[in-house]
Amino acid sequence: MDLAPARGAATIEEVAARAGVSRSTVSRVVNGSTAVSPSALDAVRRAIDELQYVPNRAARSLASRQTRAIALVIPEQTDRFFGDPFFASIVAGIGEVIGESDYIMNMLIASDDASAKALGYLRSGSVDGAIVASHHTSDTFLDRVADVVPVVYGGRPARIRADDYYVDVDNVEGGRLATDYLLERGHRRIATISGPPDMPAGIDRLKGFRAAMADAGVTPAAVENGDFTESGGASAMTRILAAGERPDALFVASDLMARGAYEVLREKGLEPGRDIAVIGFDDSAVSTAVSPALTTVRQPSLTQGRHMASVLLDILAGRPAVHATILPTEVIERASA
Amino acid sequence: MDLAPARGAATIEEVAARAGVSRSTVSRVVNGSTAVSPSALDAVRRAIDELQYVPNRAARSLASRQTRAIALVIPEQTDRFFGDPFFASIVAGIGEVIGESDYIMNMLIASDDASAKALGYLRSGSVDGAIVASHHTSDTFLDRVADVVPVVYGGRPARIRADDYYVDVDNVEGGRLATDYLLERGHRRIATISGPPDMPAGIDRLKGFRAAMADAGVTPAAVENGDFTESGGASAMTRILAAGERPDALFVASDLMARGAYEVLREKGLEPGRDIAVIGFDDSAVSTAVSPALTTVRQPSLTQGRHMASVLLDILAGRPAVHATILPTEVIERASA
DNA sequence: CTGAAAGCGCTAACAG
DNA sequence: CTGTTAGCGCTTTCAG
Repeated sequence: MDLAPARGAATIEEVAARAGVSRSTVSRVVNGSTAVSPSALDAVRRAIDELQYVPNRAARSLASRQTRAIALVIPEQTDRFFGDPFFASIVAGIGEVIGESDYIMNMLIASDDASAKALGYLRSGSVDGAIVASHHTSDTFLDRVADVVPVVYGGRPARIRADDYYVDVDNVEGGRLATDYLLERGHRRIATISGPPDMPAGIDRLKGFRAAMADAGVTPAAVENGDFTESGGASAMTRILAAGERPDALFVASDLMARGAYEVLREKGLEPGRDIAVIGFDDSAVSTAVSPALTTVRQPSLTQGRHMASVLLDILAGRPAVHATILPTEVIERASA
Repeated sequence: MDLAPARGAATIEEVAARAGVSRSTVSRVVNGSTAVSPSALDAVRRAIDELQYVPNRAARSLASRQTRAIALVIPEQTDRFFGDPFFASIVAGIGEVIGESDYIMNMLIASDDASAKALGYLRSGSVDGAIVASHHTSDTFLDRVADVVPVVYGGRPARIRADDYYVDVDNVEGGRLATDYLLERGHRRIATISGPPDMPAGIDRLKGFRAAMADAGVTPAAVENGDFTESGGASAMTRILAAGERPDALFVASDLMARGAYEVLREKGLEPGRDIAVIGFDDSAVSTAVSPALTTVRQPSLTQGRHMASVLLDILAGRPAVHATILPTEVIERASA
C-alpha cells in the first residue's frame, strides 16, 4: 500500500517502458511465447519482478475472449452443501484437477434466492465453462447456463439433451446391489428411505431398489422419501415405523439419512445391525463414524469430481470429450447389515 | 445455442442499434441512471429483453475500474473446510449479506498448494475486495492481498496492522468463561485440548484458559494441542490420558475436537459428563449431535459472517467502517459439564 | 436528456 | 525476433 507501483497495479505499458521493449514483447513473455530473445526475456522478467506486475484479468479476457476461469456451481442451500460429505469429496476431486491446470476455479453457491445473480454472472462472460455439482429437476435456470458456456453436470441431468456432458455414478445399479445384498441375506420385509424425488440420484437409486425387488418377487415393506439430510432420514424412519409391520431390513439412499434413521431406530429400542439390517449409500465419512459401522454402497465421489473437471478441461481445450461417464458402485460390508 | 444472439452474446452496440439510441443511452439504463426519457428507456428495455443482453463483465470492469465481485478466501485444506461446521455458519452469514448487495461472491479455496494461484487472482483486479475466513500465522501470502484490495479478516490477524479490518469473537474471554465454569463446579484437575498454536483463535482460547487458572491459583493438569479436527482432538485426548493422573475436567477448544475426545474417553471406559466434565467451544451442530450433549462456549459464527460482509461492503462503498469488531461469547450449559 | 469521443489494459494479426 | 496497429465491450466526460 506504499511502495511498489503505488495503489493501482502496474500496467503492461510500464513494464514495457522499464524493460525497454514494446508491449507486445511483454505480452509474449507473459504468455510464454518462445519467440523472444534471451536478452529481452531477461529484461522483461526483471521489470515484471520489480514492478510486481500482474496482468489485469479483465483487460486480458476482453482482448483474448477467454477468462481462464471456471465456475463450480452449487445449486443447494448452504447448510446442505456443508452438511453432506458428498460435496466435500466432489469439490476436492474437482479442485485437484483444476488446481493442476492454469484455470482458476470459483465456487458459486446458487441457492434459490441467489440463482438469478449466479445466472447473470455466468452469462456475463466471466468464466469459460462451468461445473454443476448437483441437480434438481427444478433447477431450470441451469439450462440457460448451458446456452452460454460449456457445462459439465455432476450426475445425470434431469432432462438430458444430446450435447450435454455429465459424469454420474451408476445409481440404478447401486440401488440394485444394495437391495440384492439384503435379499441374499434372507430379508424379505425390506423398506427403503429414498432420496428426493426431484433429484436424478434419488430417482435412480429407488429405481434400482424396485427393480431388484421385482426381480425377486418381493413387495417393498415401505418406501418413504427423505431429502438426503440427516433429519430427513430420521423423519422418514419415523413414518416407516409408524406405518405398521416393522421391516427387517432397510436400504437408505444416503449415509447421512442412515445416521438419522439410526437415531430413530434406537429411540424405538431397535438396534441397527441386530434388530434390523441397514445398508446406506455413499461410503462417506459418516458411514464409519456411526456405530455400528454402516454397510453401504460406495460411490467414487472423489473420482467423479476429478472426471468432471477433466471433461470440462477437455472441452475447453477443444479436445474430444466424453458426453456420459458412468462410474461403478460396490457394496462395502461393515457391521450394520 | 441456436436463436438469440447466436453464440457470443449480444453487445451494447447491438442493443443500441435495435433500440435506435446510442451506446451511452443503453449504458445509462443498464446502470440505472435517471436521466433517460421514458420512451428511450422503454425501447432500450425491450431491446435488452429481446436480445437477452447481459453486459460483459470484463469490459465493464475494465472501463469502470470495479468488478462488483468480492472473494471469499478460505485458507484451509478442502477437508477441514467441509469438516468443520464453523465454516458453514461463517459462509452462510457472509452469503446472506452479500446476497442482498449487488456484489457477487466467489469462494476460493486457497489451500497451500493453491495459494499462489489464488494470490495471483486477487492481485489481477478480479475482485473489489476480499474476506479471509480463517487465519494461520503461516499464511503470509495474505499480507500481499491486503496490499492490493481491501480485506476483512475473520478472526484477529496474526500480525495486526494499523489499517486492518477484522471481526472476531472474544476468544480470550470465551476460554476464561469455560475454565471458570469448570472451576466454579469444584474441578481442580483441569486439562485442556487447545487449538492449533498457529491460529489466533487457538492461541487466544488457551490464553483465556491460562489466565483463569492462574487467577484461581490452580495448575493445569495438562495442555495438549489439537488442530481443530475430530481426529486431532482424539489424539490429544490420548496423550493426556497417557501422561499420568487422570483429569476430572476438560476444556476443549472446539466442539469437533470434543467429539474426538469423547470417543477416546469412552474407549478408556470414562463417561463424559459423569467421570470427567467436558466443555467445548463453538456451539455448532455437533454439540447437540453428540451424547451426552456438550456443554460449550457459544460463539456467534453466523453473526460474525454477517459482520464481516457488512464491514467489507462499508469499505467498498466508502462508508466509515469499523476496524475491529469483537463479538461476545457465552457458556451454554448442557449435559457434559 | 442524448450522442460523440476517448480510453480502460491487454492480445493478436501483420509487417518488417 | 520485435514493434505497430487495431480493436475486445463497456463507461465516462464533455458538448450540445
